[in-house]
Amino acid sequence: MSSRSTPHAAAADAPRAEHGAPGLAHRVPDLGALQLLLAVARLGSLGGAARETGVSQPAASGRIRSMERQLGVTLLERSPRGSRLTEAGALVTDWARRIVESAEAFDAGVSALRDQRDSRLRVAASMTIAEYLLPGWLIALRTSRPGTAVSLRVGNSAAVAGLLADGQADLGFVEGLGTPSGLDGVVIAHDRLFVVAAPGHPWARRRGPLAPAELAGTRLVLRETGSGTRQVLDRALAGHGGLAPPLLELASTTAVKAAAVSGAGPAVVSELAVGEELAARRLVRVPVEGVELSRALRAVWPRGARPAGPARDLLSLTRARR
Amino acid sequence: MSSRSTPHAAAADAPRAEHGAPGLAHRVPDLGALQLLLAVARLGSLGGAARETGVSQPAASGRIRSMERQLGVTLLERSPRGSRLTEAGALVTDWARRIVESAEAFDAGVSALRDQRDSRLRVAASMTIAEYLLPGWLIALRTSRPGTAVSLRVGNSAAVAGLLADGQADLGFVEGLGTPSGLDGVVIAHDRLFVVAAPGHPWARRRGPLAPAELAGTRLVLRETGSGTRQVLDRALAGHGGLAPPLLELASTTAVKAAAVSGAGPAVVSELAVGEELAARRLVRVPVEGVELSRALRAVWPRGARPAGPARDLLSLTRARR
DNA sequence: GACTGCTCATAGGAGCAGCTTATGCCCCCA
DNA sequence: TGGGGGCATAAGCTGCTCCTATGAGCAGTC
Repeated sequence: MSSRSTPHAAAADAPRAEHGAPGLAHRVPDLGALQLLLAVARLGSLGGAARETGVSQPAASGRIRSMERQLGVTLLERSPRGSRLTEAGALVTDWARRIVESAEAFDAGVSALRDQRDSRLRVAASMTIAEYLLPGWLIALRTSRPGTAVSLRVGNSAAVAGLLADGQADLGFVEGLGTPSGLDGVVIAHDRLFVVAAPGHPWARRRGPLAPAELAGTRLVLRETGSGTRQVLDRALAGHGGLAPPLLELASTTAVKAAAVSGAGPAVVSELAVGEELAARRLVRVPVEGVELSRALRAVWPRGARPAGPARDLLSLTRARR
Repeated sequence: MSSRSTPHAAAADAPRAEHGAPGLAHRVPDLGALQLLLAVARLGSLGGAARETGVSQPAASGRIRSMERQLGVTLLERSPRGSRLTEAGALVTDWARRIVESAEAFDAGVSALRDQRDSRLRVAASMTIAEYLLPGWLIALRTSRPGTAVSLRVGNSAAVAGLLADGQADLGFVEGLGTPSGLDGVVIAHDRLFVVAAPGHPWARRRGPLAPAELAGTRLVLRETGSGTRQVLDRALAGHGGLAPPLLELASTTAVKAAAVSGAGPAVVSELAVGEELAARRLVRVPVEGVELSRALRAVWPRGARPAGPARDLLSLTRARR
């Protein structure tokens, strides 16, 4: 059994989860330890990091030490004049930074989800925008305008429009073909749809781009009818023979990606959703020529009610031209 | 003070860390809870997730409940027929997945760093490749060839070549202008260098690409002389007036990015390092025309010793053509 | 040459959090 | 009307991490 002495009828052969390792939490230090490591790396001393983190120096020392034991890697060169990262420690610290950044995005997002009332800025956004873009914006907003409490509601374009109309939201973000009626808005970005395939798929080895008719004629892994992705695809390929019946029709972007990665077939997903997979080469982008697979991401507000105050602050963060 | 009743002279006003929130670890559930949430989302029941995770059903129930209290968000719709994610819960789960994936990359990397001996595949890699690409490859390898123990050493090109020559490594990865002498290798990718600027910088609003002479004549935020980035840049701009003295010369890619984000000035960094920042619009890429800012990433091995077995497995993962 | 300041390490003691088992209630289906 | 799956509550135990207090090494200084 693991490190537990209490008798318990644990499943000795529990099936593997989607996310592999069963004892992941036992092999990855907790957030506090990782943050402490980042602080030590930045400040060059255990004691300094302890002060900044608000714990005692022995606590910091012990915590780093037990992290080294847990990982089986020496992270720090300690000396009477401070502590420096070892080469392996630098690498571990870089990997740790990723975890901490993900956690910050999580926290920023959840804070917005929680503060349903008495917040100075109430945002309504589509799922895609809320999932991939908003946490980053919120972190940026937190640094440029600390103390701005933001609340978040998610929904489709109609729901966002409704919240704005009812005065239950100050600023909305939608993806789609046009600005919902009754609202003003600006395009803040274009969400391109990428055709992606597993590295082993023939399309991953093509030299030239795909013709629209070829894409239309191939059975793909897609979201269900009615999803934003599906709408754009249907519309774009209508003049090229129409979209073939899907190979798989799945309920979430995550499931679509997973199917594509495991080789089920080519998929079409937002560029926002596959950055990581492309970088790690778990998926390969297949270029397509002669057809515009993208939709506008828009910030919207009630007609005439130009964003001011916190809403304007957030809006300006999102409008970095590309 | 926070939730601690023990008397202690904690720093009441500890300065803020690089990574914002002081109590981040208290606001973000631990990995086990996040994994449990992912399992519930996938399986549709608390008990099922408990079984898969290897804990008792009350433990799972209590853990999710306390996570809901901690976050201030209701994640699950519980019913006598199972549990489904609420809308907010789906969003939280997506954000949580990011954290878990980062943790898996961390774990995969650290495992390789730890298993210094008696591993079936000994890899030597440059810092950039080890940091950004290798964890993903290791995760892929773990799924396609479970049980392959990999060890990792990091170093510059010369060090990698030395380890391969000494028989202390089976496969190497280097970035640079050519294959080190005495080694065979293949190009597995091209690492493009991106010119990036904060969204507020004038370069972020340019409509046309930057001319090489303009880039060369501008003082940039860069790594120190001798770094790979710097070499490529020097070489590429040698014919365009030569690189201006740097605005800031920093010791790590992280520091360079941070300076650029905070508006110190434009920077030049590997595309691998700024994916996240570009996606979140914390940085904007500035196109450059007429100059090739890229270097090859190569897999290398001792001349004549073609990779076989685990080395060949890993190599094939990395060679997905682009 | 001892003093002061910084660093990190060790020792002993206390509180919080999570786990376990045992049990109860609710709903659906045969 | 039982059986089974689902979720919740109660009571007890274990272990982790924190705290304070103190020791020891190295530098620069008076």
